Amino acid sequence: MTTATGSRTSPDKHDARRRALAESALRTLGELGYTRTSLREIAQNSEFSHGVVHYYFRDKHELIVYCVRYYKETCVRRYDGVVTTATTPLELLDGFADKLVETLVEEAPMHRLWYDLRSQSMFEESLREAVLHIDGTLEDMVWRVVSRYAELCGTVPALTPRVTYGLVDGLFQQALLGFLSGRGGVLDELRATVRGLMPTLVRAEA
Amino acid sequence: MTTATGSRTSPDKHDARRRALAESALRTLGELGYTRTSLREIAQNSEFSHGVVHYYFRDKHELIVYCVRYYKETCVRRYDGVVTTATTPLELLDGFADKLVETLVEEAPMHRLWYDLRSQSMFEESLREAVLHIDGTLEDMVWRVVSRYAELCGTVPALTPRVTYGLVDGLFQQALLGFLSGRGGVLDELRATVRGLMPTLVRAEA
DNA sequence: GCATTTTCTGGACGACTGTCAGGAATCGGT
DNA sequence: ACCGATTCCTGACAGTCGTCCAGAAAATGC
Repeated sequence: MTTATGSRTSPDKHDARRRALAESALRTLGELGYTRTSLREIAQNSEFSHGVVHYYFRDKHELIVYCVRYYKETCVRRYDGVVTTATTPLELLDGFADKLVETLVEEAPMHRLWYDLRSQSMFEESLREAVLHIDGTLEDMVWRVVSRYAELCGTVPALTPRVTYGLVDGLFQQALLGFLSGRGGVLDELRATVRGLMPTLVRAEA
Repeated sequence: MTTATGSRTSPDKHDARRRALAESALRTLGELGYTRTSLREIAQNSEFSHGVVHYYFRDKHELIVYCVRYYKETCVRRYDGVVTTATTPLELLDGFADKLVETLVEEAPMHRLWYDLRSQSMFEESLREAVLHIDGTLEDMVWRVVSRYAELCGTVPALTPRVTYGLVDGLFQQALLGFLSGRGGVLDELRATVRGLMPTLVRAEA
Protein backbone atom coordinates (compact mmCIF):
# COMPACT_ATOMS: atom_id res chain seq x y z
CA MET A 1 0.00 0.00 0.00
CA THR A 2 3.04 2.16 0.17
CA THR A 3 3.85 1.89 -3.49
CA ALA A 4 3.02 4.67 -5.85
CA THR A 5 0.53 2.61 -7.78
CA GLY A 6 -1.26 1.43 -4.70
CA SER A 7 -1.89 -2.02 -6.09
CA ARG A 8 0.12 -5.13 -6.70
CA THR A 9 -0.86 -5.90 -10.22
CA SER A 10 -0.15 -3.30 -12.81
CA PRO A 11 -3.04 -1.15 -13.95
CA ASP A 12 -2.25 -2.40 -17.44
CA LYS A 13 -3.65 -5.76 -16.47
CA HIS A 14 -6.78 -4.12 -15.25
CA ASP A 15 -7.20 -2.15 -18.44
CA ALA A 16 -6.47 -5.18 -20.57
CA ARG A 17 -9.20 -7.03 -18.72
CA ARG A 18 -11.61 -4.19 -19.37
CA ARG A 19 -10.76 -4.19 -23.04
CA ALA A 20 -11.18 -7.94 -23.34
CA LEU A 21 -14.52 -7.69 -21.60
CA ALA A 22 -15.55 -4.82 -23.82
CA GLU A 23 -14.69 -6.70 -26.97
CA SER A 24 -16.76 -9.64 -25.88
CA ALA A 25 -19.60 -7.39 -24.77
CA LEU A 26 -19.59 -5.58 -28.09
CA ARG A 27 -20.44 -8.77 -29.93
CA THR A 28 -23.47 -9.35 -27.74
CA LEU A 29 -24.51 -5.70 -27.79
CA GLY A 30 -24.29 -5.57 -31.55
CA GLU A 31 -26.54 -8.57 -31.74
CA LEU A 32 -29.19 -7.62 -29.20
CA GLY A 33 -28.97 -3.86 -28.78
CA TYR A 34 -28.73 -1.66 -25.75
CA THR A 35 -31.72 -2.70 -23.69
CA ARG A 36 -32.23 -6.31 -24.57
CA THR A 37 -28.66 -7.07 -23.56
CA SER A 38 -28.28 -8.07 -19.93
CA LEU A 39 -25.06 -8.31 -18.00
CA ARG A 40 -25.68 -12.02 -17.67
CA GLU A 41 -25.96 -12.39 -21.40
CA ILE A 42 -22.71 -10.54 -21.86
CA ALA A 43 -21.00 -12.74 -19.32
CA GLN A 44 -22.42 -15.93 -20.80
CA ASN A 45 -21.01 -15.10 -24.22
CA SER A 46 -17.61 -14.57 -22.67
CA GLU A 47 -15.20 -16.47 -20.50
CA PHE A 48 -16.15 -14.44 -17.46
CA SER A 49 -18.85 -14.77 -14.88
CA HIS A 50 -21.58 -12.20 -14.61
CA GLY A 51 -20.21 -10.87 -11.36
CA VAL A 52 -16.83 -9.99 -12.76
CA VAL A 53 -18.50 -7.59 -15.12
CA HIS A 54 -19.64 -5.60 -12.16
CA TYR A 55 -16.20 -5.81 -10.71
CA TYR A 56 -14.60 -4.08 -13.67
CA PHE A 57 -17.43 -1.69 -14.40
CA ARG A 58 -19.51 0.21 -11.90
CA ASP A 59 -22.75 -0.56 -13.69
CA LYS A 60 -24.25 -1.48 -17.02
CA HIS A 61 -24.26 2.14 -18.06
CA GLU A 62 -20.51 2.53 -17.67
CA LEU A 63 -19.82 -0.74 -19.46
CA ILE A 64 -21.80 0.15 -22.53
CA VAL A 65 -20.45 3.65 -22.82
CA TYR A 66 -16.96 2.23 -22.47
CA CYS A 67 -17.68 -0.33 -25.17
CA VAL A 68 -18.99 2.12 -27.74
CA ARG A 69 -16.24 4.59 -26.97
CA TYR A 70 -13.71 1.82 -27.37
CA TYR A 71 -15.12 0.76 -30.71
CA LYS A 72 -15.52 4.22 -32.14
CA GLU A 73 -11.96 5.05 -31.21
CA THR A 74 -10.68 2.84 -33.99
CA CYS A 75 -13.71 3.51 -36.15
CA VAL A 76 -12.96 7.18 -36.69
CA ARG A 77 -9.55 6.38 -38.19
CA ARG A 78 -11.06 4.22 -40.90
CA TYR A 79 -10.64 6.73 -43.71
CA ASP A 80 -7.33 8.20 -42.71
CA GLY A 81 -5.48 5.90 -45.07
CA VAL A 82 -7.55 6.90 -48.04
CA VAL A 83 -7.26 10.55 -47.13
CA THR A 84 -3.47 10.52 -47.02
CA THR A 85 -2.79 8.28 -50.00
CA ALA A 86 -5.29 9.68 -52.49
CA THR A 87 -3.74 12.05 -54.99
CA THR A 88 -6.78 12.87 -57.10
CA PRO A 89 -10.33 13.84 -56.18
CA LEU A 90 -11.74 10.77 -57.88
CA GLU A 91 -9.39 8.47 -56.08
CA LEU A 92 -10.46 9.90 -52.74
CA LEU A 93 -14.08 9.77 -53.77
CA ASP A 94 -13.96 6.10 -54.71
CA GLY A 95 -11.90 5.15 -51.73
CA PHE A 96 -14.28 6.87 -49.34
CA ALA A 97 -17.44 5.48 -50.93
CA ASP A 98 -16.01 1.98 -51.02
CA LYS A 99 -14.90 2.01 -47.43
CA LEU A 100 -18.24 3.41 -46.39
CA VAL A 101 -20.05 0.54 -48.01
CA GLU A 102 -17.53 -1.95 -46.71
CA THR A 103 -17.94 -0.97 -43.08
CA LEU A 104 -21.69 -0.82 -43.43
CA VAL A 105 -21.73 -4.45 -44.45
CA GLU A 106 -19.00 -5.85 -42.27
CA GLU A 107 -19.75 -3.94 -39.11
CA ALA A 108 -23.46 -3.47 -39.37
CA PRO A 109 -24.08 -4.68 -35.79
CA MET A 110 -21.68 -2.08 -34.44
CA HIS A 111 -23.28 0.70 -36.40
CA ARG A 112 -26.80 -0.13 -35.32
CA LEU A 113 -25.56 -0.27 -31.76
CA TRP A 114 -24.24 3.25 -32.14
CA TYR A 115 -27.54 4.53 -33.50
CA ASP A 116 -29.31 2.73 -30.71
CA LEU A 117 -27.15 4.40 -28.12
CA ARG A 118 -27.59 7.80 -29.71
CA SER A 119 -31.35 7.41 -29.69
CA GLN A 120 -31.29 6.37 -26.05
CA SER A 121 -29.31 9.47 -25.23
CA MET A 122 -32.30 11.54 -26.32
CA PHE A 123 -34.08 10.13 -23.27
CA GLU A 124 -31.28 9.48 -20.81
CA GLU A 125 -29.32 12.55 -20.05
CA SER A 126 -26.54 10.52 -18.47
CA LEU A 127 -25.64 9.13 -21.88
CA ARG A 128 -25.57 12.47 -23.58
CA GLU A 129 -22.06 13.60 -22.80
CA ALA A 130 -20.49 10.45 -24.20
CA VAL A 131 -22.75 10.49 -27.24
CA LEU A 132 -22.06 14.10 -28.06
CA HIS A 133 -18.35 13.48 -27.76
CA ILE A 134 -18.44 10.51 -30.11
CA ASP A 135 -20.64 12.42 -32.49
CA GLY A 136 -18.02 15.14 -32.52
CA THR A 137 -15.25 12.71 -33.43
CA LEU A 138 -17.39 11.34 -36.26
CA GLU A 139 -18.00 14.85 -37.45
CA ASP A 140 -14.26 15.44 -37.48
CA MET A 141 -13.79 12.21 -39.38
CA VAL A 142 -16.15 13.24 -42.14
CA TRP A 143 -14.67 16.69 -42.16
CA ARG A 144 -11.17 15.37 -42.75
CA VAL A 145 -12.42 13.53 -45.80
CA VAL A 146 -14.42 16.40 -47.25
CA SER A 147 -11.83 19.11 -46.66
CA ARG A 148 -9.12 16.94 -48.17
CA TYR A 149 -11.40 16.29 -51.12
CA ALA A 150 -11.92 20.00 -51.52
CA GLU A 151 -8.19 20.53 -51.36
CA LEU A 152 -7.59 18.03 -54.13
CA CYS A 153 -10.24 19.87 -56.14
CA GLY A 154 -8.47 23.13 -55.54
CA THR A 155 -11.33 24.58 -53.57
CA VAL A 156 -12.82 24.60 -50.07
CA PRO A 157 -15.81 22.91 -48.39
CA ALA A 158 -19.11 24.61 -49.03
CA LEU A 159 -20.84 23.79 -45.77
CA THR A 160 -20.05 23.68 -42.09
CA PRO A 161 -18.60 20.50 -40.57
CA ARG A 162 -21.84 19.97 -38.66
CA VAL A 163 -24.10 20.14 -41.66
CA THR A 164 -21.77 18.06 -43.77
CA TYR A 165 -21.75 15.33 -41.15
CA GLY A 166 -25.51 15.53 -40.74
CA LEU A 167 -26.09 14.89 -44.42
CA VAL A 168 -23.67 12.01 -44.74
CA ASP A 169 -24.87 10.43 -41.53
CA GLY A 170 -28.47 10.61 -42.69
CA LEU A 171 -27.65 8.72 -45.84
CA PHE A 172 -25.57 6.16 -44.01
CA GLN A 173 -28.25 5.48 -41.45
CA GLN A 174 -30.86 5.08 -44.15
CA ALA A 175 -28.66 2.68 -46.04
CA LEU A 176 -27.97 0.70 -42.88
CA LEU A 177 -31.66 0.18 -42.21
CA GLY A 178 -32.18 -0.77 -45.82
CA PHE A 179 -29.31 -3.22 -45.68
CA LEU A 180 -30.56 -4.86 -42.50
CA SER A 181 -34.00 -5.12 -44.04
CA GLY A 182 -32.57 -7.03 -46.96
CA ARG A 183 -33.49 -4.39 -49.47
CA GLY A 184 -31.49 -5.03 -52.62
CA GLY A 185 -29.34 -2.48 -54.33
CA VAL A 186 -28.81 -0.49 -51.18
CA LEU A 187 -25.05 -0.73 -51.32
CA ASP A 188 -24.63 0.40 -54.88
CA GLU A 189 -27.13 3.15 -54.22
CA LEU A 190 -25.16 4.43 -51.25
CA ARG A 191 -21.94 4.33 -53.21
CA ALA A 192 -23.47 6.20 -56.13
CA THR A 193 -25.20 8.73 -53.91
CA VAL A 194 -22.06 9.59 -52.01
CA ARG A 195 -20.13 9.96 -55.21
CA GLY A 196 -22.77 12.27 -56.54
CA LEU A 197 -23.16 14.22 -53.33
CA MET A 198 -19.55 14.95 -52.57
CA PRO A 199 -19.03 17.51 -55.35
CA THR A 200 -21.94 19.50 -53.95
CA LEU A 201 -20.28 19.58 -50.53
CA VAL A 202 -17.46 21.73 -51.83
CA ARG A 203 -17.52 25.10 -53.47
CA ALA A 204 -17.62 25.18 -57.24
CA GLU A 205 -14.12 25.54 -58.61
CA ALA A 206 -13.15 28.97 -59.80
CA MET B 1 -74.41 -14.09 -32.62
CA THR B 2 -76.45 -14.27 -35.74
CA THR B 3 -76.01 -10.61 -36.64
CA ALA B 4 -73.59 -9.55 -39.30
CA THR B 5 -71.40 -7.59 -36.91
CA GLY B 6 -71.26 -10.39 -34.41
CA SER B 7 -71.16 -8.04 -31.45
CA ARG B 8 -73.57 -5.81 -29.66
CA THR B 9 -71.52 -2.69 -29.31
CA SER B 10 -70.24 -0.96 -32.37
CA PRO B 11 -66.58 -1.43 -33.24
CA ASP B 12 -66.31 2.35 -33.26
CA LYS B 13 -66.44 2.33 -29.50
CA HIS B 14 -63.66 -0.18 -29.41
CA ASP B 15 -61.50 1.87 -31.74
CA ALA B 16 -62.21 5.06 -29.86
CA ARG B 17 -61.00 3.38 -26.69
CA ARG B 18 -57.85 2.26 -28.44
CA ARG B 19 -57.19 5.77 -29.65
CA ALA B 20 -57.74 7.25 -26.20
CA LEU B 21 -55.36 4.72 -24.75
CA ALA B 22 -52.84 5.41 -27.49
CA GLU B 23 -52.93 9.13 -26.89
CA SER B 24 -52.28 8.64 -23.23
CA ALA B 25 -49.57 6.10 -23.92
CA LEU B 26 -47.85 8.43 -26.36
CA ARG B 27 -47.26 10.99 -23.65
CA THR B 28 -45.52 8.43 -21.47
CA LEU B 29 -43.62 6.90 -24.36
CA GLY B 30 -42.40 10.28 -25.50
CA GLU B 31 -41.11 10.91 -22.03
CA LEU B 32 -39.43 7.59 -21.27
CA GLY B 33 -38.78 5.95 -24.62
CA TYR B 34 -39.54 2.53 -25.96
CA THR B 35 -37.92 0.23 -23.44
CA ARG B 36 -38.10 2.17 -20.22
CA THR B 37 -41.83 2.51 -20.57
CA SER B 38 -43.76 -0.28 -18.90
CA LEU B 39 -47.42 -1.07 -19.39
CA ARG B 40 -47.96 -0.27 -15.74
CA GLU B 41 -46.43 3.15 -16.22
CA ILE B 42 -48.67 3.80 -19.18
CA ALA B 43 -51.73 2.76 -17.21
CA GLN B 44 -50.73 4.84 -14.20
CA ASN B 45 -50.49 7.98 -16.32
CA SER B 46 -53.97 7.31 -17.65
CA GLU B 47 -57.43 6.70 -16.28
CA PHE B 48 -57.17 2.99 -16.99
CA SER B 49 -55.82 0.08 -15.04
CA HIS B 50 -52.84 -1.86 -16.24
CA GLY B 51 -54.98 -4.85 -17.14
CA VAL B 52 -57.15 -3.00 -19.61
CA VAL B 53 -54.16 -2.26 -21.77
CA HIS B 54 -53.79 -5.93 -22.44
CA TYR B 55 -57.48 -6.14 -23.17
CA TYR B 56 -57.27 -3.70 -26.06
CA PHE B 57 -53.83 -4.67 -27.30
CA ARG B 58 -52.43 -8.14 -27.65
CA ASP B 59 -49.08 -7.14 -26.22
CA LYS B 60 -46.75 -4.25 -25.64
CA HIS B 61 -45.39 -4.56 -29.13
CA GLU B 62 -48.76 -4.03 -30.78
CA LEU B 63 -49.57 -1.10 -28.52
CA ILE B 64 -46.43 0.81 -29.33
CA VAL B 65 -46.59 0.20 -33.04
CA TYR B 66 -50.20 1.33 -32.98
CA CYS B 67 -49.24 4.47 -31.08
CA VAL B 68 -46.47 5.55 -33.41
CA ARG B 69 -48.55 4.73 -36.48
CA TYR B 70 -51.38 6.77 -35.02
CA TYR B 71 -49.17 9.74 -34.36
CA LYS B 72 -47.36 9.69 -37.68
CA GLU B 73 -50.66 9.51 -39.51
CA THR B 74 -51.36 13.14 -38.68
CA CYS B 75 -47.68 14.02 -38.70
CA VAL B 76 -47.18 13.40 -42.40
CA ARG B 77 -49.86 15.94 -43.32
CA ARG B 78 -48.11 18.75 -41.50
CA TYR B 79 -46.75 20.49 -44.58
CA ASP B 80 -49.69 19.95 -46.88
CA GLY B 81 -51.08 23.37 -46.07
CA VAL B 82 -47.86 25.13 -46.93
CA VAL B 83 -47.47 23.10 -50.10
CA THR B 84 -50.90 24.00 -51.43
CA THR B 85 -50.99 27.67 -50.43
CA ALA B 86 -47.47 28.72 -51.37
CA THR B 87 -47.29 30.56 -54.68
CA THR B 88 -43.58 31.35 -54.79
CA PRO B 89 -40.51 29.23 -54.11
CA LEU B 90 -39.44 31.46 -51.27
CA GLU B 91 -42.83 31.27 -49.63
CA LEU B 92 -42.72 27.49 -49.68
CA LEU B 93 -39.15 27.50 -48.49
CA ASP B 94 -39.89 29.69 -45.49
CA GLY B 95 -43.10 27.89 -44.65
CA PHE B 96 -41.40 24.51 -44.72
CA ALA B 97 -38.39 25.58 -42.71
CA ASP B 98 -40.56 27.30 -40.12
CA LYS B 99 -42.87 24.35 -39.67
CA LEU B 100 -39.89 22.03 -39.44
CA VAL B 101 -38.45 24.03 -36.59
CA GLU B 102 -41.85 24.40 -34.98
CA THR B 103 -42.56 20.68 -34.80
CA LEU B 104 -39.05 19.95 -33.64
CA VAL B 105 -39.61 22.16 -30.63
CA GLU B 106 -43.22 21.41 -29.84
CA GLU B 107 -43.21 17.70 -30.49
CA ALA B 108 -39.68 16.80 -29.61
CA PRO B 109 -40.77 13.83 -27.42
CA MET B 110 -42.72 12.35 -30.30
CA HIS B 111 -39.83 12.68 -32.69
CA ARG B 112 -37.34 11.09 -30.37
CA LEU B 113 -39.78 8.26 -29.84
CA TRP B 114 -39.87 7.71 -33.56
CA TYR B 115 -36.12 7.60 -33.83
CA ASP B 116 -36.03 5.26 -30.88
CA LEU B 117 -38.46 2.90 -32.55
CA ARG B 118 -36.58 3.02 -35.80
CA SER B 119 -33.34 2.15 -34.08
CA GLN B 120 -35.02 -0.74 -32.28
CA SER B 121 -36.25 -2.03 -35.61
CA MET B 122 -32.65 -2.59 -36.61
CA PHE B 123 -32.56 -5.28 -33.95
CA GLU B 124 -36.13 -6.54 -33.80
CA GLU B 125 -37.34 -7.79 -37.10
CA SER B 126 -40.93 -7.75 -35.93
CA LEU B 127 -40.84 -3.96 -35.83
CA ARG B 128 -39.39 -3.58 -39.27
CA GLU B 129 -42.50 -3.73 -41.39
CA ALA B 130 -44.24 -0.95 -39.49
CA VAL B 131 -41.08 1.16 -39.42
CA LEU B 132 -40.43 0.80 -43.13
CA HIS B 133 -44.01 1.74 -43.87
CA ILE B 134 -43.85 4.88 -41.73
CA ASP B 135 -40.49 5.75 -43.22
CA GLY B 136 -42.11 5.51 -46.63
CA THR B 137 -44.87 7.94 -45.69
CA LEU B 138 -42.29 10.38 -44.38
CA GLU B 139 -40.36 10.05 -47.58
CA ASP B 140 -43.52 10.86 -49.51
CA MET B 141 -44.11 13.84 -47.26
CA VAL B 142 -40.70 15.32 -47.97
CA TRP B 143 -41.08 14.50 -51.62
CA ARG B 144 -44.33 16.42 -51.89
CA VAL B 145 -42.58 19.48 -50.52
CA VAL B 146 -39.51 19.23 -52.70
CA SER B 147 -41.29 18.42 -55.94
CA ARG B 148 -43.71 21.29 -55.39
CA TYR B 149 -40.77 23.54 -54.68
CA ALA B 150 -39.17 22.44 -57.91
CA GLU B 151 -42.40 23.09 -59.73
CA LEU B 152 -42.56 26.63 -58.40
CA CYS B 153 -38.99 27.07 -59.53
CA GLY B 154 -39.90 25.86 -62.98
CA THR B 155 -37.70 22.80 -62.74
CA VAL B 156 -37.68 19.25 -61.34
CA PRO B 157 -36.11 17.57 -58.30
CA ALA B 158 -32.48 16.66 -58.74
CA LEU B 159 -32.35 13.57 -56.58
CA THR B 160 -34.46 10.51 -55.86
CA PRO B 161 -37.16 10.67 -53.17
CA ARG B 162 -35.15 8.29 -51.04
CA VAL B 163 -31.98 10.30 -51.09
CA THR B 164 -33.81 13.56 -50.60
CA TYR B 165 -35.52 12.19 -47.53
CA GLY B 166 -32.28 10.75 -46.21
CA LEU B 167 -30.58 14.12 -46.32
CA VAL B 168 -33.38 16.08 -44.71
CA ASP B 169 -33.91 13.43 -42.06
CA GLY B 170 -30.26 13.43 -41.17
CA LEU B 171 -30.32 17.16 -40.56
CA PHE B 172 -33.52 16.97 -38.59
CA GLN B 173 -32.28 14.20 -36.36
CA GLN B 174 -29.06 16.06 -35.71
CA ALA B 175 -30.95 19.20 -34.82
CA LEU B 176 -33.26 17.25 -32.53
CA LEU B 177 -30.37 15.84 -30.55
CA GLY B 178 -28.83 19.28 -30.38
CA PHE B 179 -32.08 20.79 -29.21
CA LEU B 180 -32.59 18.18 -26.49
CA SER B 181 -29.02 18.74 -25.38
CA GLY B 182 -29.72 22.41 -24.89
CA ARG B 183 -27.28 23.48 -27.54
CA GLY B 184 -28.06 27.06 -28.46
CA GLY B 185 -28.67 28.29 -31.97
CA VAL B 186 -29.77 24.89 -33.19
CA LEU B 187 -33.13 26.12 -34.39
CA ASP B 188 -31.87 29.02 -36.44
CA GLU B 189 -29.16 26.79 -37.81
CA LEU B 190 -31.67 24.21 -38.97
CA ARG B 191 -33.82 26.85 -40.55
CA ALA B 192 -30.90 28.40 -42.37
CA THR B 193 -29.49 25.05 -43.46
CA VAL B 194 -32.78 23.87 -44.91
CA ARG B 195 -33.20 27.13 -46.77
CA GLY B 196 -29.73 26.80 -48.18
CA LEU B 197 -30.05 23.12 -48.98
CA MET B 198 -33.36 23.15 -50.79
CA PRO B 199 -32.10 24.86 -53.96
CA THR B 200 -29.50 22.12 -54.32
CA LEU B 201 -32.23 19.47 -54.18
CA VAL B 202 -33.69 20.63 -57.48
CA ARG B 203 -32.11 20.87 -60.88
CA ALA B 204 -30.60 24.19 -61.82
CA GLU B 205 -33.10 26.22 -63.80
CA ALA B 206 -32.57 26.27 -67.53
C1' DG C 1 -86.42 -7.87 -14.51
C1' DC C 2 -83.15 -11.45 -16.27
C1' DA C 3 -79.45 -13.39 -19.22
C1' DT C 4 -75.68 -12.58 -21.92
C1' DT C 5 -71.94 -10.19 -23.51
C1' DT C 6 -68.54 -6.69 -23.05
C1' DT C 7 -65.56 -4.20 -20.22
C1' DC C 8 -62.65 -3.75 -16.52
C1' DT C 9 -60.05 -4.79 -12.06
C1' DG C 10 -56.21 -6.00 -9.48
C1' DG C 11 -53.67 -9.78 -7.87
C1' DA C 12 -50.55 -13.86 -9.04
C1' DC C 13 -46.95 -16.00 -11.73
C1' DG C 14 -42.63 -16.87 -13.78
C1' DA C 15 -38.88 -14.84 -15.87
C1' DC C 16 -35.62 -11.50 -15.78
C1' DT C 17 -33.00 -7.50 -14.12
C1' DG C 18 -28.89 -4.83 -11.72
C1' DT C 19 -26.66 -5.21 -7.57
C1' DC C 20 -23.75 -6.71 -3.86
C1' DA C 21 -22.29 -9.23 0.44
C1' DG C 22 -19.35 -12.70 1.41
C1' DG C 23 -16.50 -16.67 0.25
C1' DA C 24 -12.66 -18.66 -2.87
C1' DA C 25 -8.52 -18.07 -5.28
C1' DT C 26 -4.33 -15.70 -6.03
C1' DC C 27 -0.38 -13.09 -5.03
C1' DG C 28 3.81 -10.59 -2.82
C1' DG C 29 6.68 -10.37 0.94
C1' DT C 30 9.18 -12.74 4.34
C1' DA D 1 6.13 -22.47 3.61
C1' DC D 2 3.13 -19.35 5.39
C1' DC D 3 0.20 -15.11 6.10
C1' DG D 4 -2.35 -11.06 5.16
C1' DA D 5 -3.90 -8.39 1.49
C1' DT D 6 -5.78 -8.12 -2.81
C1' DT D 7 -8.29 -9.86 -6.69
C1' DC D 8 -11.82 -12.43 -8.42
C1' DC D 9 -16.12 -14.82 -8.51
C1' DT D 10 -20.55 -17.19 -6.96
C1' DG D 11 -25.04 -17.31 -5.12
C1' DA D 12 -28.78 -14.91 -3.49
C1' DC D 13 -31.68 -10.67 -3.02
C1' DA D 14 -35.13 -7.30 -3.87
C1' DG D 15 -37.38 -5.33 -7.44
C1' DT D 16 -39.67 -4.90 -12.04
C1' DC D 17 -41.36 -6.64 -16.09
C1' DG D 18 -45.08 -8.64 -19.47
C1' DT D 19 -48.59 -11.65 -19.24
C1' DC D 20 -52.47 -14.05 -17.77
C1' DC D 21 -56.70 -14.89 -15.31
C1' DA D 22 -60.79 -15.32 -12.16
C1' DG D 23 -64.24 -12.74 -11.29
C1' DA D 24 -66.61 -8.04 -10.36
C1' DA D 25 -68.94 -4.33 -12.80
C1' DA D 26 -71.26 -2.31 -16.43
C1' DA D 27 -73.63 -2.34 -20.60
C1' DT D 28 -76.83 -4.46 -23.70
C1' DG D 29 -80.78 -7.18 -25.80
C1' DC D 30 -85.02 -9.37 -24.73
